[in-house]
Amino acid sequence: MSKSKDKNKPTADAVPKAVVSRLSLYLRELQRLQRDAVVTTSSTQLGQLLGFTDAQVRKDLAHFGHFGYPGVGYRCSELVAAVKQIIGTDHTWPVVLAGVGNLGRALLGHRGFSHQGFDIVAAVDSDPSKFGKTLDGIEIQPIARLPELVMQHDVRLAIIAAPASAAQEVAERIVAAGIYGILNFAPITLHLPPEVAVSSVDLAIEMEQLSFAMTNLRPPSELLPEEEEPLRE
Amino acid sequence: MSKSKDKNKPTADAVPKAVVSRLSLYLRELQRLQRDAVVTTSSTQLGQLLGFTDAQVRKDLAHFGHFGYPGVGYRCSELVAAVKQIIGTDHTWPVVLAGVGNLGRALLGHRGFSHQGFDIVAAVDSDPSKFGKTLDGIEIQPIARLPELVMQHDVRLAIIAAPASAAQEVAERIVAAGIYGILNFAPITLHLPPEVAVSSVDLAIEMEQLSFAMTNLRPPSELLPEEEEPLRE
DNA sequence: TAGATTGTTAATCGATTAACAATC
DNA sequence: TAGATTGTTAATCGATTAACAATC
Repeated sequence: MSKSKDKNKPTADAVPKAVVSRLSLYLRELQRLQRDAVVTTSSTQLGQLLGFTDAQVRKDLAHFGHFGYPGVGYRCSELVAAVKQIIGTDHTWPVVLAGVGNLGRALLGHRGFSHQGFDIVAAVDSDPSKFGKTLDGIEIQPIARLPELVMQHDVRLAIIAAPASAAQEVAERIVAAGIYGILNFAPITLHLPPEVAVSSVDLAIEMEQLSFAMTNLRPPSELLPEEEEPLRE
Repeated sequence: MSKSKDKNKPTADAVPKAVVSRLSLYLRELQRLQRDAVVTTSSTQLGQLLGFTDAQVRKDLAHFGHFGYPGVGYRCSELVAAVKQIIGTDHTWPVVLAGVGNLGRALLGHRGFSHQGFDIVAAVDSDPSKFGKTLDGIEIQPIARLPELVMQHDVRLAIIAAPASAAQEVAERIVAAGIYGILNFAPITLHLPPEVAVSSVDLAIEMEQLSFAMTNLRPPSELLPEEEEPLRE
């Protein structure tokens, strides 16, 4: 009796990962429209702004419910609220930062992050010389205190900004402390239980996408050095 | 006569974007294997390390040539060299950084980036109080000097670490200076000519993927607050 | 009402996987 | 040789797009 239709549960069983990342883009774009005092938008407009077809926008949203008005479109404020609720940023998530090096400090300083529903409430590092220091109002703690900190602040998400050499171990400690969502900035593949959600940002990989595009696509100005042979034929 | 087979040109016409990003993951993993003194690997091993099927690994590589030995596998060093050449990181790319705030400074300090084939050779900002200051050996220049700097260092890639409010204009100046590849850290959609390659990293969006996973997937421990109704039925 | 735009079903397209002959 | 693993073709699967009745 709870099987066949169950219209009310946005169970998200079968929501493809790509849909979720587009959802974030819709949200970002809708918030921009709101700032520009736009009241109503449409799948066509949203699609044009983001480079998607109108059909895709409607299909994506249809995964989660009926948010539009036929003949009218979508009210920005309503859709923002709906998408935030779907994504789960209708409330703020406390986050712990692991690794307070170059990047970690930048993330700590990055206020305007809490606007988007995330708030760094604690920071840990493995370098004892940093313990007790305060950065942007957050005291740097030994990594061993992770379980306590997680309990204390009801943390559910972590950001790893540790060096590659430490990242796997740090990730395991994070999971051991009861956290199931990790944003990983270290350039390695984390091996963790499947129930842990991991997002990854690798600067080198992003740049490599550009390098590939430069060397393989676009020969409008033929400035590129001449093609080498493949290694073996 | 150049149409049908043309085995030698890895033209990359039809290389899906997803293949290119997996290529970077293969490279990263192969380099790690090399560091661990592994000489030979296989599509099965590579796949297991990264969570792909063996068929996918082989198919991805087959887009670009024949790099393996039937019955043997792939020699790590050879495959590393081949993949670097495909990606275009068999040489170093000079990069200009636009925006020297929190994040920009972290990127400047991020040595070990040049190891991967990218070298920040210049930095610009729009804040005059920063002009002339030197950070990690790079002098911060007015954004107006972009065209000169690009010429001077033969720059082909740019990183935007400017605030959202400035990013579109900065991007346009970068393109006007003759750059066709941009890594954008600002949380906006850049509107640029289609021949410009853009990669984007939006911290909030990455975190939102985790937030979605936390609120919609995985109810192993039923700690999550009870489900709200969708906005309208 | 006429015009616009939704949500959804069916058609198309592309990407992943399975299977296997060829090769070492 | 027997065992392993590639590169590739064919089968499967999933995601995107087109089309349209329903709705405002």
